[in-house]
Amino acid sequence: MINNHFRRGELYSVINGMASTAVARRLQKNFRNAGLDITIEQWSVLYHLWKEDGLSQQELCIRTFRDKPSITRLIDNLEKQSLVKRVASPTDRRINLVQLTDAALELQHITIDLANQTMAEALVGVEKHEIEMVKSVFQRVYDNLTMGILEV
Amino acid sequence: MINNHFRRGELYSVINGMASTAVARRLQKNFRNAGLDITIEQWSVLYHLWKEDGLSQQELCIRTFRDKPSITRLIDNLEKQSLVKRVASPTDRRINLVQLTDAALELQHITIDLANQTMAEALVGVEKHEIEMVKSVFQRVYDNLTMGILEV
DNA sequence: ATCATATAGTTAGTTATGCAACTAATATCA
DNA sequence: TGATATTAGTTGCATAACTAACTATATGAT
Repeated sequence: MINNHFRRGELYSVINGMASTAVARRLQKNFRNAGLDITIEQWSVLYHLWKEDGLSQQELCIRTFRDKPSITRLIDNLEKQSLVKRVASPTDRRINLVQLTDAALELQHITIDLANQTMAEALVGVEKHEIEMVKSVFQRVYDNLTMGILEV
Repeated sequence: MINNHFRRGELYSVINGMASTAVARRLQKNFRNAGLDITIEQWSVLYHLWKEDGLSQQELCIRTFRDKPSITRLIDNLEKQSLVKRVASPTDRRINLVQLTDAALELQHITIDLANQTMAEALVGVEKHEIEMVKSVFQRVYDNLTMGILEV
C-alpha cells in the first residue's frame, strides 16, 4: 500500500534527476576538459542560435524551455564573454535580436562534437527505437502539462 | 549534414529540459496551490526519508543524485522549517543522521497524493510499457555515465 | 603510537532558475 | 486621439546547483 503510493513518485525521481543530471554533468565536464569556459545552459542557447541566428529573446525562451528572466541573464553572461550581442529589431524596438559573434561561430563544431560524443557515451546499449520512444513520451508529457484542458 | 550533426543534440535537449522541467514546475505549482511551502527539491529529500528515516547526509546524496553541498543546504533549509533534525551518529561522530519531525510526517500523505496526481496529469496517454521503457533507458544512461569503462 | 589517508560534512564563490513586480514600446478600440 | 491592454525585456529576491577548499573524525600501515 505504501509501495503503491510511491510507485509514480519513483518515476518522478527518474524523470527529474537521474539521467538528465548525469548527462548534463558529463557534458559540462567534457567542455571543461577541452578548455571551454561555457556552461551547458549557455551552450543550449548558442545551439539554437547556430541553427538560426538572430532569434529574439522571446523565441529563445520557447525553444530552450526557459522563462524570460533566465534568458535575460544567460544572454547577459554570453554578452560578457563576447559570444553574442543584442541588436534592437528595426521594426519593433521592444525586441532584442540576439546575434552570434565570430568567436561563437568558432565554438560550434568543437562543442557539437563534444555533445555528440557525450550522447554516444550516454546511449551505449540503447536502441534507436528506444530513443524515439523516450522522445515521444516526453513530448506527450510536455504537451499534457503545457496545453489543453489540464492547463492550470 | 548539419542536421546529422544536430540529431543527438536534440535528444539531449529533450532529456535535459523539456519534460522534467514541466513536471517539476507543475508539481511545485500544485504544492503552492495547496498552501504547502516546500520546494520540490526539499520534497525529494523528505520522500526518501519517508521511505527510510534517519539516513545519513551521504546516503541522501546517493539516493537523490545530489552532491554533498546541495544536501547540506537542503537539510539546512528543512531544519529551518522544523521538518527534519540532524542527530549525530552514536557510532561515528562524523555522520549526521537526518530524522523527520512530526510536522514532516504530517506532510507525507498530502504531498504524495499531489505528486501522484501530478504524475497522472503528466502521463495521460502514456502506456505502462512506455513508462517502463523510459525508466529502463534512463537507468542505462545513468549507469553508462557513472560506472564502468566510460567513467572519466 | 604515529603519521598518512580517507570519509562526512561545511563554507565560499559563481551560475542558473522561478516568481513577482517593474519599465518601455506597441496594439486595440472607443 | 487617448485610455487601456498586451508584449518584450529587466530587476530583485529566494532557492538550488557545481567546484574547490576547508574542518573534524576515523581508519590503516608501519
